[in-house]
This record gives sequence, C-alpha cells and structure tokens, in this order.
Amino acid sequence: MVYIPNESCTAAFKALSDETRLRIFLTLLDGEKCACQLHEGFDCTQPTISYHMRVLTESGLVESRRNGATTCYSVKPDMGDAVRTLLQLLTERAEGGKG
Amino acid sequence: MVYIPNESCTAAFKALSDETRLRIFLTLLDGEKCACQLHEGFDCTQPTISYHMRVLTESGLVESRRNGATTCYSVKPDMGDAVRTLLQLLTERAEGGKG
DNA sequence: TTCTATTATTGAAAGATTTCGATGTTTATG
DNA sequence: CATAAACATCGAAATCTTTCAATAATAGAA
Repeated sequence: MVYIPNESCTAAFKALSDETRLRIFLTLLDGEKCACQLHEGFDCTQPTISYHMRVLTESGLVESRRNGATTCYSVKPDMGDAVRTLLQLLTERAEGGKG
Repeated sequence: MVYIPNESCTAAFKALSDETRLRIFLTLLDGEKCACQLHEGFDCTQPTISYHMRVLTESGLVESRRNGATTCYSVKPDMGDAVRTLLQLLTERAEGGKG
C-alpha cells in the first residue's frame, strides 16, 4: 500500500522543524497563550512571533482565536498527544545515546 | 513543566518536512530498500537521493546498513508507528475539511 | 589490477526560510 | 474622531536548503 502524503503533512512537519516554533508549540501544550505572552517569553521581535504563529496556524497544528485586541493561540485537540509521543521517542533515543 | 527540545527533535521534523523525504520515509515503512531502488522510484538524481538519505539517517528516524556494494535503508523501530499516528491525524483533518 | 556497479562527496546555482525595521490594520477607550 | 495597545503585513538582507553535474570512493568479479 503506497501512502501519498498531502501538503498538510509536510506543512505540519515543516512547522515543527524550526527550533523556535517547536518551543512555541511546546509552550502552547501547557495551555493557550496570546501573542504578547509569546513575544515576552521568546527572544525575537513581534513580527517574527507573528510570522511563526502564522506558519503554525496554517499547518493545522495550532488554532487562533480573537479576544478583543489580542489573539490567543492553542494546540488543536489530538495534535498535542501525537507530537508528544514522537518527541518522547526522539528524546529517549538521544538520552540513551549519551549515557 | 517546560520541555526543552534537543537538536535531535528539530532534526527529525526537518527530515520529514521535505515532500520527497517524507515519501521516501513512507516507502521505507513498507520495508527495507536500497539506494538504487529509491533512485528508480523517485524522480531525482542519485546524488539527490544520497543527500536525502543522509538527512534521514542523521535525523535518527532511519538506519542504514552496508550490503556489499549497496546501502540498505530502513525505518528505525518505534519511529514508524509514532510518525504514522501523526500522519493519520493530519490526513483525517485534511479529508474532513474537504467533504 | 582493471572493469563495472553502486553509493558518497564536492561545488555551485537556484530557491526557500528566517529575521528585522517600518508601516498598516484592528480593537478598545475617551 | 484621536490615541494607545496588540497584531499583521511588507520589503529587503542574511542564511539555509535543495538540486544537479562532475568526481571520488567502495565493493565485487575477472
């Protein structure tokens, strides 16, 4: 059976292939955050955060919600667990290689 | 709890963020393949396949094995299932959006 | 060793990504 | 409407990726 990935699949992996975005995603796993909170927590300018959030949102991993003047971001249901599982495997392997 | 991803995590996502590499990875889920088989199945030159296989191998998702003059590639145990789970979620979402 | 088959590496060109400053848009307040 | 706060978009520069042709390395057979 030959599985042909759609564009949405590569977009999701591409979204998490940048270290800053992966860290933003992991922060969002802890709960919804607005753009200014992310701007405070990460060492990059507001336009850069905005750019990263657009990539994450368009990838289908994250959803956004207007809340007055602010925009709130959260991980879409299910996506968190799936990514976490993969991350755990990757981290375990890296740890195992060290010790 | 703040999870800090290591380099191996972004490397894995980066490895699957290219469409050709994702398709190669999915082909390997079907079973071990040598470089020339991949070269036949995909529309790119031998050096390009070789480059992609290096990225996949260094990401920790794929392992290689010399077999005489040929090099055989296969998905590392566990990694297949984890990626498949994520892909299924991403594909289901994309399908759901269409219908 | 010489020949052939298979894979890896190098170097350069084309293209994509990331980042920032400047500016525009949206929302709420007065 | 004017102002301020929070985000988004634009345009350009720097950097990283992808790709290929050319070439090198490796393995087996004669």
